[in-house]
Amino acid sequence: MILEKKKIFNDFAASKGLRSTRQRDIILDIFLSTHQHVSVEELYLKIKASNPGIGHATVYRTLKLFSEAGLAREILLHDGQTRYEHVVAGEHHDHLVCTGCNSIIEFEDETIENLQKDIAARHGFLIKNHKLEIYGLCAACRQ
Amino acid sequence: MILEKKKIFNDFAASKGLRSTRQRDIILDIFLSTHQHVSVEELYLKIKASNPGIGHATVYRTLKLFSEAGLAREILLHDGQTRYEHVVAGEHHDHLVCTGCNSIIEFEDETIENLQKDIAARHGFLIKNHKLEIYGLCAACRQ
DNA sequence: CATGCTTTTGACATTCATTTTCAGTTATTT
DNA sequence: AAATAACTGAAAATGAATGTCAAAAGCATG
Repeated sequence: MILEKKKIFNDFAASKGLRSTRQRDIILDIFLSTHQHVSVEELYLKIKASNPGIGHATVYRTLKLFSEAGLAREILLHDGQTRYEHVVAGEHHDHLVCTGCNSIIEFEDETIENLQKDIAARHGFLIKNHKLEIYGLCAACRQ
Repeated sequence: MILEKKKIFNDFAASKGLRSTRQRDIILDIFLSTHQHVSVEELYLKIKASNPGIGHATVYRTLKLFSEAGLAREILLHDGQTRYEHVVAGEHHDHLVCTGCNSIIEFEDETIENLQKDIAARHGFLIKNHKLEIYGLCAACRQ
């Protein structure tokens, strides 16, 4: 699974004439080891812990590449930071975002996915990706 | 409809002890005259055309108020600017965003809304609002 | 309608995430 | 190993959004 993702990135890099570098390997490793929804800053700090040399800009640049390669997906919640989540082939999940404690619950719903396809088809629209976020209070924050 | 919105804002202002100012009236008028999804910058420019005195910060502050008052809703697409859309009571629409020409098609789907409620209920989650955006290519950009 | 109190405003400075720049470094090709 | 081109890190630049603060405007009161 991790190896598979590395292969996806290597193939992408090859197809684009990108070079294989130490930094990209490290960033990919650490990104793959994270939980969902890492902000760039979080990832940068994690990387710096083991690899002090790696700069801010490189992390930004590399995450963009992961997202082009289809390994990661940018998500914008409401805290002013871009976050990246892991893309799992053939799976798409959406988010319940708690505005009380900032926790995120993921869910999947095939019926919603299909309805979206219907709607897109009705408008002659070709879906590339989509994003559904439900904001509110989680069970714990409701009291 | 426009009068109704002004009343909503006036009531909100009254309940919060806010004052009635020329600037807020102007910004509300112009906001109500816009199409969906105005960015703060777009609105600011439009306002400046007829009212050169009004400053950037005031537009930001006032849009925040509209959104607290329930007249407007913040949306984050992918161009790094916060946009505001009009809130129509009892109605919620979602967006098909064309990454080719940046056009936005709105749609409504009650079944999706209901499925979201089911999902939230299943997680003990209290929905405040939600957002569904489908990215891809519109009919015109597909060729 | 003058007074005093409070909110609001606009200009400017500031912050913070992200991008750009560019000189030096590194990977790849020959 | 030399040539070429991509990559990197540090620092500067950008751009959206927020904070600051003195001056201006609203609003209640005498």
